[in-house]
This record gives sequence, C-alpha cells and structure tokens, in this order.
Amino acid sequence: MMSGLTIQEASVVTGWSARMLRYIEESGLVVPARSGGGYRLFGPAELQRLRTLRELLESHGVELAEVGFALRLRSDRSLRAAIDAWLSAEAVRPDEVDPAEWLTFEQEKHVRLLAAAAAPGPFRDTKEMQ
Amino acid sequence: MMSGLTIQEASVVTGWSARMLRYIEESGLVVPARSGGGYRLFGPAELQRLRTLRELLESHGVELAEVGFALRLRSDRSLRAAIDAWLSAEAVRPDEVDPAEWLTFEQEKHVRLLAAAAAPGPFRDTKEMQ
DNA sequence: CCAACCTTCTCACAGTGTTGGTAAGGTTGT
DNA sequence: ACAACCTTACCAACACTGTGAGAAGGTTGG
Repeated sequence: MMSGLTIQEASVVTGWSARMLRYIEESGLVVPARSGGGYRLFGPAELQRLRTLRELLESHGVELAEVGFALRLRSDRSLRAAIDAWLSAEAVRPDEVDPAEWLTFEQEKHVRLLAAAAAPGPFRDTKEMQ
Repeated sequence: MMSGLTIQEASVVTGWSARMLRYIEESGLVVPARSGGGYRLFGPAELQRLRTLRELLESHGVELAEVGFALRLRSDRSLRAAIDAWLSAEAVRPDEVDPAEWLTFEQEKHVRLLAAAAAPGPFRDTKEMQ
C-alpha cells in the first residue's frame, strides 16, 4: 500500500541523496519502515528527523559518525562511564598533583637508563627510530 | 631543568611511540608541559593518563578521535544539548506520532509530483541521478 | 663543546568513513 | 504488462586516522 514516501521522494523533501539516506539508516540514526516488498517508507517522523539531523550537522559542525558515536555513548552505559571517568581526570593539572606521586630523581634516572638501553637493543616494538 | 620525562622516555614507559605521543597531544587528550627550550615534559599525571587512555581504547574498542569528540561534547555545552535533544527524539516511533502530523494523501501526491519534476530539470543539486 | 636528544614540518601508506555511480534483479501503480 | 522506481551489492574517489620515516635545525647535560 506504500503509505509513506519512497526514498526518492524523501530525498527531494529532505535534501539528503538517496545514497545518504541508506547510509544514515545503516548508521542507525534514522531507520524507516519497510513495505511488504522491501521498499523504505519514510513517514513524517523520519522526514522531520532527517531535517533536524541536517540542521544539527550544519549548525554545530558535527559529522554523522560523531552523532552515531553519541548514540553509542548513550546506549553503552559502561562505555560512557569509562570515558567520563577518563575525561574527568583531565582537569587535574600537574601543579595540582600530590608531590608524593611524582617520580623521584632516582626513579627518573632509572627510566632514562631504560630508555637508553631500549634504543639499540631488540626490544624496539614501542620505540621510534630516528 | 627538565623536571619530567622527555618524549622518548615517556614512550618507553607508556608504550606509545613518540610519534603517537605528539599525535595524542595534537588531539588535545594529553598535553604535556614544555621546558624553556620547548621540550615536552611528561610528569606522572600525564604518564598515568597515557596508560589509562590505552586501557580505555583497548577495553572498549574506542578510537582516539572518538575520545576527542567526547572531550568536545563535554566542553561545548550547546553541542551537547543539541545532540541530546536530537537523540532523545529517537525513541519516537512512527506509531507514536500524532496522526495529525502525517502527510495527507494530497500532500503525498504533491511531493510525488515534485519528485518527478525534479528528476529531469535543472534543480538536481540534492537529487541522485541513476 | 659535543653527542644525544628534542623540535616542527613534510612525505608516505594502509585502513576506514563518506559519498557517488553502476549493475542485476525485484516491486508498484496504473 | 510495463515504465518507473526500488532493492542489495559492489567499485571508486577523496578525506581523514593512525602510524612510521626523514630533514633541518635547536636544547640539554656532562
């Protein structure tokens, strides 16, 4: 019965190419219903979301993949927690760090020896050569 | 006075190549202090962040750019609000949409005419040709 | 002072994201 | 039935990510 717009029609009214409409669906951001025969059917909700998606990308210089990542952030709670935790520590500037946490001079010297030893040896898998 | 590890030393203790340490700094995720002469100086805070960053990427299959985007999300309040608003509407499925918002048959017919007219004409900038 | 290390900049190259085109075949409305 | 449109599945091109290498020149510690 085809209630809703086909991809071509949706393309005209939203400004997204048919190709991009399929791509956007693939990324999970706007997923239209399907007809019995498999045609994508865009209803007003989808059309509205496609328009506001465009505004979102343009007004804030965001990319589709980034909105997709935000979607993933919102569904994967542990990912969100992990990233939030990591970013929260971002605010800690060196001068706010407990001096007891700093390496002692002796420890630094040790590291320097390690660095020097690592250079010509066989354990170079994490070391840049120049 | 060089209080802190140089990039080479930080490379050895964190497992990131010197190249990647510069790249990570460029992305704003871990920005070391600088010596008077411009050398990067990695203190314990930076070293710790570099280690946990590695764990974050590996344990959740996240990319550097994505963590960078999360950082942007946290600093740009309006961006966060815009994306949150867009994603929140995601939950609205077609069958929950107010029927009054649906296109009428006449409106759909209009759109189909527009779509047909757009194909061979000069206004094809948003239309895929095939 | 000098070896060893650092800086920035540039080139490179594989992998992937974004976008378009095309081909082979199925669906729809009239 | 048939024209017009849709589907999926590729190939292509360009940009960007992630990584390495090198050049030209400045910094550091002993």
